[in-house]
Amino acid sequence: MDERKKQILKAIVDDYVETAEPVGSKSLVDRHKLKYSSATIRHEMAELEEMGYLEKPHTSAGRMPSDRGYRAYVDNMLSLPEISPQEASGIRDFLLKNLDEARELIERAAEYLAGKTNYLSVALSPQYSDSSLEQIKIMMIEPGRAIVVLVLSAGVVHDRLIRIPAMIDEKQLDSIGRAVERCLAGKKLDDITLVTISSAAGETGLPEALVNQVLYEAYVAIKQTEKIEIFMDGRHHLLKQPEFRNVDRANRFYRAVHQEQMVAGYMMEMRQEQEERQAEGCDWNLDCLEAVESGEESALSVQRTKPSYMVRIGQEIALDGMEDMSFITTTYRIGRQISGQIGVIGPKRMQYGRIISQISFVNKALMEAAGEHYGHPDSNDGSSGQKEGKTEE
Amino acid sequence: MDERKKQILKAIVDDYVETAEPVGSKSLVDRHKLKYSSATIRHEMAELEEMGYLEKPHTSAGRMPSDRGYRAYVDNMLSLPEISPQEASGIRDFLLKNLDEARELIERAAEYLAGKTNYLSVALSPQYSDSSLEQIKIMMIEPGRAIVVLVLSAGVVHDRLIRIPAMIDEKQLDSIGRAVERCLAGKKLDDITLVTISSAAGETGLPEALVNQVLYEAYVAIKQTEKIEIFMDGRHHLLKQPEFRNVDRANRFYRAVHQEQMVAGYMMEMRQEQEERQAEGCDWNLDCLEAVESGEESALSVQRTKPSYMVRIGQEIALDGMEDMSFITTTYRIGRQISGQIGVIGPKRMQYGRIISQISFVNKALMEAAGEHYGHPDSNDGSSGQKEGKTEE
DNA sequence: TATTGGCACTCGACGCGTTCGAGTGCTAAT
DNA sequence: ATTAGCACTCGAACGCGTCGAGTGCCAATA
Repeated sequence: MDERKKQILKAIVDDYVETAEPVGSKSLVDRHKLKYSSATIRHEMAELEEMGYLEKPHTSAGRMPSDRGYRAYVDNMLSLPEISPQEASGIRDFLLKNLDEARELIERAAEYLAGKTNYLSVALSPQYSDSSLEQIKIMMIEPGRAIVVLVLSAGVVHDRLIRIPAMIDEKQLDSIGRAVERCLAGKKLDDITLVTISSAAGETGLPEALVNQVLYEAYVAIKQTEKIEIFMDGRHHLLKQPEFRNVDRANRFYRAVHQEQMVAGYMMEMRQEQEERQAEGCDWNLDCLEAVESGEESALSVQRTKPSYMVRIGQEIALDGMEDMSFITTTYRIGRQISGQIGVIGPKRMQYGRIISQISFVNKALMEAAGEHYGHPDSNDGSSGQKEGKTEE
Repeated sequence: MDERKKQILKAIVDDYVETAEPVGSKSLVDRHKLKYSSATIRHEMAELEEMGYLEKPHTSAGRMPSDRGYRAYVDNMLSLPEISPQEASGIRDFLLKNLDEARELIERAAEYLAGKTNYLSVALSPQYSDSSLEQIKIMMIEPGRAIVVLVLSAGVVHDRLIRIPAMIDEKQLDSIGRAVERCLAGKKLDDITLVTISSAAGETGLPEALVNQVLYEAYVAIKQTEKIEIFMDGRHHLLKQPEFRNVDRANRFYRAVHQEQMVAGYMMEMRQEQEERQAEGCDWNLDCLEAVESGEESALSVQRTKPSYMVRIGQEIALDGMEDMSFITTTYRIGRQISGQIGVIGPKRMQYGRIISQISFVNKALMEAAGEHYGHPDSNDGSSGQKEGKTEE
């Protein structure tokens, strides 16, 4: 594709994104002060259409980008605007003010993103499978009930109520707890199985029948920790989009979005793929992001992992009802072992540059905020930085 | 209003709810096999309109109910269908299967309700201000961090991470914890203030400066317990409603719904008003509900408080953007001191009878489920029944 | 050879008038 | 008090002509 075609395609995408109307050769020449006549442009547009980058809704209409057109735009002609100071200001406060738990931090990041982009934002709670278990305490609440408190490697705390045999007393419970801790401490959550944990039974000197129920409950508590939650915000923004003037479309889409587990699963797939792609090294994304990074010479230089993003356009999204949307995600990292996904769903006809900048920016702010609020200022590699938080289910 | 007018109004509401089209005299006579001619009906309709129960979109169109018409319908001519067994089946499983926390129980009840009604369901998490604090434990996680575990009267457990001065050791923390418990045990959450709690400081024999931070954090933890969460489900269903064929309306509405705190606040107001009305005894609702109750001779007879409901129609709803909707809520109770709200938002043109039945049914199932899963089978008054659960913020 | 002006053609949007039908209100007869 | 009958109203649906922004193609041009 020669330079002029690129220019034209970019112009068409930009116009179409703005107006939501098929763009014609004449108006294109006018608006962009192109130094060719509309006839030439028409010629080029016909070729671009033949190549699959453009589509016509009907014979005598202007052109609009196809999925492939958007893809080319995003891959090759994207410019990422910097976040203006007034846009950027306030996010720190927004994220950190009266903050209680890690969970809420993510929730707020999603909320902020939705507000700034006017699209639907989606975030996944952190994935802890790579974290290791540092402490586990089981404490009696009253006969028959206890609470399990888990401390993970980065200082994250989770807990969960469990039922235990009523005849177990505080001392016994304590010894079971210590046995479990000896047996599991330092292990990665992923590697903990029912088999691993039941090897603690022998150490207690208590009747197996008693111990086993507690062990099982403790096991469940540990596994609950790995459950991933999904947060969404800004669903209502999309109704303003002209593509949803057609209510049936909106309907289809919102039904799809309502399948939160599907969406979450898909985001994890995207992450997977992004990581694979990065591993292969063929990652043009990095270049783009470099630009953003250098825009603000930030305190985040400690973070080794570069933020990067992934874009899925239209049919590329393997979720029913999302054919007319685009889905942009990125991975946030808190310390070394904790990470999750955050992203935006909007119409295909999206301001890709602006949105990607926003996502990268929020992502960065999120990581900074996590470090700032929960971290130790003197330990910068992240893995020993503290991160407070709990979730439970 | 004479009997015939009532009959006609009811017929009009029923027809309009079904078809969403203004209903005319002729079709009304046909569909309901009325023994008067259309001219007579026309006469009556004109009068009903004059009385404010009906409206015409334009001169030569049929009539549709006004807010006042719906109100009369709901107040005087409502019939509450029984829940059919196949509709009812599965709710127990749905609510209880793999249930972890109280919070999730409410969430599921809302989900179920949304699914069955095809409208938007809303639920508030339980309000604990009336509960009293039974136990409070503060336990060290690591230097500088601890976890506060609160056990409320009905056996509900909440917890929260706090920061403490790093020099406090496990023993000291323990003694602070016990002092706080001595000082607060048995008090209603509502009655606990910073003043009450700081009276514990003297008992510990530790430097005030050290103790005070812990006390403050414990106080915050207690207050967090009273925060009310809101759950919604089924937003997407409403898009199917013909009233939302107009996207701008949908837009306005969804923006309103997005103000979750507003909605939650409004639900609490409604509850307030309902309680006042019940106290006055002038409660026609009870009669209606009696019918539903007797429909299923249920295990819930232990519950002394009768379920009842509250309906707000159109303009009656004091929330911007909800003028075309109706809002039905009811109060669920778990034991004596714990209660919250659950309800449905749908178009004014709503199957009131069916929806109210559904809400009452779900409410009952919710209370049963709470009793069954968390309660002691042998203590039925609820207040001593156990209720497991935690939330944290 | 790449570019351009010119021209015929296409098609949706818009405005306008007509028809159709389901509704109304009013009146006179039962 | 009820009803049949009649004139009237108004939105929905339809057909039709016009307008304009778009197209493709072709012959002329730099």
